[in-house]
Amino acid sequence: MTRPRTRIQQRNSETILEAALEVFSQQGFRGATLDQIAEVAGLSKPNLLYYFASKEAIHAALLSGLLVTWLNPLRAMDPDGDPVAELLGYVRRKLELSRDFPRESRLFANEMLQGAPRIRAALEGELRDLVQEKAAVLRRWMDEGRLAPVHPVHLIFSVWALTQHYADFDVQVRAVLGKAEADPFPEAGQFLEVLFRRLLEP
Amino acid sequence: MTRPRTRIQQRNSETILEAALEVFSQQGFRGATLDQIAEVAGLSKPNLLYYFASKEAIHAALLSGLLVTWLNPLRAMDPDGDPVAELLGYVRRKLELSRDFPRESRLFANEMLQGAPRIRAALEGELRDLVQEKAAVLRRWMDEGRLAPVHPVHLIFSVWALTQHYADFDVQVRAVLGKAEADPFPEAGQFLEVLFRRLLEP
DNA sequence: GGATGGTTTGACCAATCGGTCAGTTTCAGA
DNA sequence: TCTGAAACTGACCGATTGGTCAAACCATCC
Repeated sequence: MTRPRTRIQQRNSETILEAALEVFSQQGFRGATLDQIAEVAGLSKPNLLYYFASKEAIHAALLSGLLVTWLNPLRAMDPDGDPVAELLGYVRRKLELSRDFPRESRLFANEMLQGAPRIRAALEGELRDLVQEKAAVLRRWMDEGRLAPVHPVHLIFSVWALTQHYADFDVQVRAVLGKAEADPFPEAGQFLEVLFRRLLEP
Repeated sequence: MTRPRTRIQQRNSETILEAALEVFSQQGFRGATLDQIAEVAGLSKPNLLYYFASKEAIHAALLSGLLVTWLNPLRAMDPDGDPVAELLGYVRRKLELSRDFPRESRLFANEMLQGAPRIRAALEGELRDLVQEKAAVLRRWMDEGRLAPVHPVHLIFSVWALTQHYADFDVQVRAVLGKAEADPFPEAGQFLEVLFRRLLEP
C-alpha cells in the first residue's frame, strides 16, 4: 500500500503500475482486464494480486499520485513574477507533461469521461481550491493592467484543454498532420505561445 | 442495417442507439456491456440482438453518423465570408454541439483515447482532407492580411480542444466552478469569442 | 545443509461476458 | 376473424472476468 520494502517489491510494484498505466489509459477502468495488465507486465495474474489487493487498488494507486503531478505546473506559477511570462511558462510546462506523459493524461481523461467516480472529491476540494487561488492571482494581475481582462478560470481551462488535447487526441493530431513520424509538439508549442501572448498582453 | 422499415423497428432502433450512446460514451467500447445497454433501453438482451447483429454493430452504427455531424460546422465555414466572423461562427457552432450533444463528444473522445481503432481510416481520409482544405482557406486569409498569421491546422486543433473540453471534461469544469447547477456554457462562449478575436484580428 | 519468510504459480471458483436458439406473443393485413 | 410474419423472451452456451488458495519455489541467514 505505502512504500515497498524489499528490492523485489519495489521493482515488481513499478512494473505492475507501468503496465497498468498502459492498459488503463487506453481501455479505461472497466475495459481493462487483469489478464491484459499481467501480460504487459510479464507477470502472472495471481502475482499481480500478491502486490495489489485488487484491480481497484492498482487503479487507485495510479490515480493517487496523478493529480499532484498534474497540478505542479500550476502550483509553480509565481504570483510575484511577470504575468505573461508566468502564464507562458505554465503553458510550456503543461505541454511538456502532455509530450512526456501522454498515458497519464489519457488515464485522467478516461476518469473524466466516466464522470470522475473515483476522484470527484479531489476535484471539488484540492483542485478547486488551487484553481480559485490562482484565479485570484490572475484577477489581480488583470486589475493591475498587466494582463488583458478575461475570465480567469476559463483561462485556466483553456490551458488544460489546449495542452492535454495533444496527448489525449494524439492519434487525431498525427492523422491530420499526415507526417506520421514527425513530432507535432514543437509546432504546438509555438502556436500556443502566440495564442496566449496575443490573448494576454494588455 | 440501413433504414428500419416498420414503426416498431424505427422506434426500437432509436431506443437502442440512444441507450448505447449513454453507455458507450461513459464506459468506452470494452467497458460497456450489452446488459447495461439493454437495461437502459428497457429491452431484453436478445431483443437488442434482434435489431443489431452484435455489440460491435451497435457501436459502429453510432460512430458512422458521428464524424459527419461533428464536421458539419467546419464544412459550413464559408471561404467567401468575413474571416474573423466565419471562424467565430465556427467556434460558436462547435461549442453548441458540445452543449447539446456532450455524449456524442465523449463517445468520440473515448474512441480517440483508445487509439481510434475503428475510425483511423476516416481520420486519415475524410477528416484530413477537409482540414487541409479549410487550412488552405485560412492560409489564404492570412496571406491577404485579413487574419493574423498562425499555423492554420493548429488553429483548427485549438477550436476542437477548447470546445470539446466543455463536453468531455464537464465534471471537472462544474467541480471547479463550484455552482453545480449553473450552466458554464454562456461564460465559455464569451471567453472563447474574446480569445479567438484577440488571436485572429490582424 | 537446513530453516524461514518472502515470492510465484497452476488449478480453480462464482459471476459475468457476448451471443444463440427454440419457442411464444403480438401485430398488421386480408 | 384468421393467418403469417414480425417482435419478443427464458433458458442456455462457451469464454472471459476478478479473485482465491494450497502448494511450490527461492533467496538468505544461521
